[in-house]
Amino acid sequence: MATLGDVARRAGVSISAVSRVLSDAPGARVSVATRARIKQAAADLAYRPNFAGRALKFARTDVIALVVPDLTNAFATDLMLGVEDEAAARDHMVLLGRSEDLEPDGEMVSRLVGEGRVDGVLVQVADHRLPAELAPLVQAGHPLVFLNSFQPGHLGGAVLDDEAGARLATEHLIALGHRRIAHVGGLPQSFTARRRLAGFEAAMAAAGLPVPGTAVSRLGYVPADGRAALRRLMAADPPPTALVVANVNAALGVLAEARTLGIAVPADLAVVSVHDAWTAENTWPPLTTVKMPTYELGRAAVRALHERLGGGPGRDEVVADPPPRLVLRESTAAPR
Amino acid sequence: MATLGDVARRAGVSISAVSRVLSDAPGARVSVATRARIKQAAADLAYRPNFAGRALKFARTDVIALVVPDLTNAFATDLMLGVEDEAAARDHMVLLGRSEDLEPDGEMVSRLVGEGRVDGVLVQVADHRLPAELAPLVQAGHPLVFLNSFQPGHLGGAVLDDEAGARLATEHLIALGHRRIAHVGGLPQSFTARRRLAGFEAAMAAAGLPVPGTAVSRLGYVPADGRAALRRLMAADPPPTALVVANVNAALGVLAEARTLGIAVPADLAVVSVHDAWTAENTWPPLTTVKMPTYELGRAAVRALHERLGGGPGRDEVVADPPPRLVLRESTAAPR
DNA sequence: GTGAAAGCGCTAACAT
DNA sequence: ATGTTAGCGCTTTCAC
Repeated sequence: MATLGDVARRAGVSISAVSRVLSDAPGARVSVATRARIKQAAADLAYRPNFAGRALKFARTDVIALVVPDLTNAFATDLMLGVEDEAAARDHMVLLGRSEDLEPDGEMVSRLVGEGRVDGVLVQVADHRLPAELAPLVQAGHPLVFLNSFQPGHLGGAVLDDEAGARLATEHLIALGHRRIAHVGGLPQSFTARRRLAGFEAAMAAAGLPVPGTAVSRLGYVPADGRAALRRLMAADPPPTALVVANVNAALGVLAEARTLGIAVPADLAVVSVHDAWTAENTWPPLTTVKMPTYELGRAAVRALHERLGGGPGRDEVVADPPPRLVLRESTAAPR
Repeated sequence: MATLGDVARRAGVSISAVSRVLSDAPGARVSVATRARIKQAAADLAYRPNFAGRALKFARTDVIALVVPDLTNAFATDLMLGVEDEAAARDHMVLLGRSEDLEPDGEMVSRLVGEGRVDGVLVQVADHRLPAELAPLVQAGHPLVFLNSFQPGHLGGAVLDDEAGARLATEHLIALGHRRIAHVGGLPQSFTARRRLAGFEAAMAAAGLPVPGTAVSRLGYVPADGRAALRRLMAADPPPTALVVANVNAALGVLAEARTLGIAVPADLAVVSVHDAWTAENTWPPLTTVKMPTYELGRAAVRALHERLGGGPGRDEVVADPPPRLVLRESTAAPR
């Protein structure tokens, strides 16, 4: 790998001249001839500025990290796109990390920011994590923006309007004529799960519909959780005629388990989920969902992080534009 | 962020003493007392070695990059785990990158290795890429290992035994009694698609079964491709009674489209796919698949890269251990 | 047993 | 218009 010195030697000039030219230093007075010689030499040698050299000099990397529990979650696709687009617009690179095991001590984040590998981090905390577990991470005071949750004592978070999303899903079922509607929710400690449940309850209350204790499950966001939830909820007497599922992956499990139990969707049971994904198009029946502005969440999070990096105070933001939108497919219909 | 100098000042010793102690320099003669003082000071200041400083000194980062076209592809889950485990065992960190748009000029790879951000790169090339498009990347001579393809003129690749996988899937259908079996393949330029097709054809030939031109589609690996393929293949007269699908995502499309067309799986049509994923458990009917050793592919690729980084010649490897394994679910059965 | 100093690649303030 | 130099944080050789 060629260095500035190599280029300088080849062009017959000093190192600083090369630096000035190649980094477009403002107000650098360099003759057209030398400038050309330098550019040529750099091209010949396929010169690229050394990352470590720059990082050391500037104490800045222009790299941010995005750490998510499960990168293969369809939720992450749009998020990553949003993060990358906004980062690119600010000439930053994005480094991706998994945090299935984001240790409570925040080792991963410390390694990233503490060792100066990146300037700041976007973290999506796994749903099963308790807020108390994250206290060390929060207290370390790193430039950090939480995705999908606000953390007590920490300013720097970007979340979706989960409540509006769940409300929209619920209202759709109510408009179809359903009255016995149940909720397949996430874990009680999950920030998003609590908000989605609140949205569900708000819509039910607004319509004057009861929500008995047997109409809410709070097991989690993976297909197996959806399966278990369905079995539990359908045991109620009378069983619900419709389901608001808090997460699209759990909804996949709900649909599969409904087939196993011989429950016809949407005839016997209407199903709508919060969050859209490509998988929802390929279920049977195709799944009606509420699409959340996940891409914009990514962009907003990067903006928030940059404010922090620029010395700002940090802030918590609910991403509400565009608002949640119903994607009508075939898993919902009026009750029999 | 504390530096060696900060620690040294606090411990009342020189920078070099601190470096020796904190990096466990072999044969460093440091008194127990100073050693303790230094460790204490470092802990007090939450000292962490600066990444850029080390990288500059060593001209090495101990980071490798894994670049895949679509991180949210379920295929990537096991792969990432394998890569991370093997990298961790060698004290390397893994940096993830998307390459949906891995530019033919290899800009992304140049940025990673050329600027010294990472020591080497694992690249999975998107299926639609033509080998010729990758020539510049290959010629740049970077420490590179290709995943899932061998590139002409490049030594450093790790691939699955696609042929064995497709053969196993096909043999399963033949054993069930099917004779008219069709293949839903990937794009003609795709390395894996060609090998899987070969495995399908080999198994058919071994059983003395014909493969008419109407029994092979080569559209791609996403659900929409599977849908299109199904419509095309079922137009044959007589239509096939079973399908070997080269990819699990395409198989999801096949199943969904079969529902739309009123084709009963497995009664009218048996379906088996190459590659397993959690999604396959939640389709209806649950999808029979051939599980490939994707985790081991990740490990092997890291090993190959490390040999290259250690000055070795690089090599191409087919990961065959464990061998492809049939995961029997409910989408396959004997023909009517 | 401990410290001083050079140098990795880069930029910027300061010469000339 | 161009060159010299200090210094970012780190390791390591050399000196004491």
